Amino acid sequence: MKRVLAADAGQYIGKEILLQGWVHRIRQLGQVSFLLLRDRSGVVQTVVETGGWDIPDDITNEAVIAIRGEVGEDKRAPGGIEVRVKEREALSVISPSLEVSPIEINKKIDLLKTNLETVLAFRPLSLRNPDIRAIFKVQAEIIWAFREFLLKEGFTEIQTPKIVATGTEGGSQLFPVQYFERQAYLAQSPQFYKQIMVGSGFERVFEVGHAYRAEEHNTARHLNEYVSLDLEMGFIESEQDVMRMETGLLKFVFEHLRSTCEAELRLYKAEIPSFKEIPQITLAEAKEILKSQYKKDLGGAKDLDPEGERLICRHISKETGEELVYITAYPTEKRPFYTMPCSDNPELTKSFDLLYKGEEITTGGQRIHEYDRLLKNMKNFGLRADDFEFYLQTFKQGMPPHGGLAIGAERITKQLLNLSNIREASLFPRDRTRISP
RNA sequence: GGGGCGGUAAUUCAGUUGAUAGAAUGCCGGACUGUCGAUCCGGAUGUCGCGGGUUUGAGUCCCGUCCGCCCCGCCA
Repeated sequence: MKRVLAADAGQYIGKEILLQGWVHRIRQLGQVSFLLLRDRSGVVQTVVETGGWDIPDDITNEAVIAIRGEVGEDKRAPGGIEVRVKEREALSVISPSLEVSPIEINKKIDLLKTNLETVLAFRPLSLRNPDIRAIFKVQAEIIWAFREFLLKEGFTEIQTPKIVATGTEGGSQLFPVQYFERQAYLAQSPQFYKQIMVGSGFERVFEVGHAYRAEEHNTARHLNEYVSLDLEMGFIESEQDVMRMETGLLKFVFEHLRSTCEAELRLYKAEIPSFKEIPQITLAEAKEILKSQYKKDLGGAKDLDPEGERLICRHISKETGEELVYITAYPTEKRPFYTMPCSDNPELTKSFDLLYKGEEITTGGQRIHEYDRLLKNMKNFGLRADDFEFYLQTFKQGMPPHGGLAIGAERITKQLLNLSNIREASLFPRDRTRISP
């Protein structure tokens, strides 16, 4: 008999079907017993009445079972559908000598009173909770839509090495790796490789891959290993082309979620932003707003602090109703050496950040494509050209004007679903103290 | 790197001036023919992080130690 998924049971009313899954919850009353069965599609109620099968001792929560029964309609059943049990078979029972799960797998998320620390310590079990798992359904759809949109825009997906000989940007600390007799590092960004691939003739490339930062941060928005949604594109006129691409990309991603993750979004009270254009302000303007509207003087700071990011988003939301805002024209000093300076002001760069509900989810910009200028800038930043010989090859041989960006996958998931900690948006987060599970 | 806080049942927590270790949820048993956070009745479960000290008596006070969490900076 072919297996039917819990969510599809309603299509088989009056017919006998085979269900397979985990025991989600058992409710035994005097003469009627309910067993909620969970599989990858959801939960369906199965029922046994007087004279039928009594639930045996070895059928406990989280046992894996197969149930054969007839699908019936009943207004009293959740969703109006239930399966009247004819036969069941235990595929995997749980020894009574084992401890019960520290995580309540069948609890709704708003009733689950468990610290994040415990949820993560028991990740293999907490991921069984459908509400917790919903986060990763949403994340998977975000990444699917990222791919789909870019493929349609003529991008090619690439995979670049995560074991590298040199750091790319400075600033961020690198994780050292012993690579046989040499010292290597985990890649903090695919930046150089993306640019090389633009120059290689692909023109437009993207990558979904891990990035590693050995910074000793320990916050609700940082991971030491995160999934970076990267893209890089050639033949642009300015960073505005990159921002236009991201605006189109995000529209597509959000619309995709609206149609594929309705239940998951409702669960987390997540509102899909709908926008025509994403407003833009320069960093200088943002600082001016903070000073005049919120009496927050950042002085000579080269970036917004987290509070500043929150306030700017609040301000933009009040003025325009938008939850997203591009911050542009960051100082040269604050950006990596490959960032294109503004033509009218070499102190500023053609780069941007994207803030979403008070937190940065993207950094991007136009890159320097002229060899001489890049070399000069490298020296200004105290970097040795010899260390980047493979990178510079590209620029010696004709490189189109280009730019790109990176979106933090866990960051955008967190912001969309209103999660309070980025670790919730990572299956197995790597942070300052956690390398297991 | 800087600052703050905590460790008591499987989980989330309470524990007063130092005097028999508590609640809720979960778990186990019983009752109930429609549950859906079921309800009702009963039950089991503790190295109070660890080590030392003060005291007739320490979860509580003192010293040491280990572990963890949160906030800030940095960034995606």
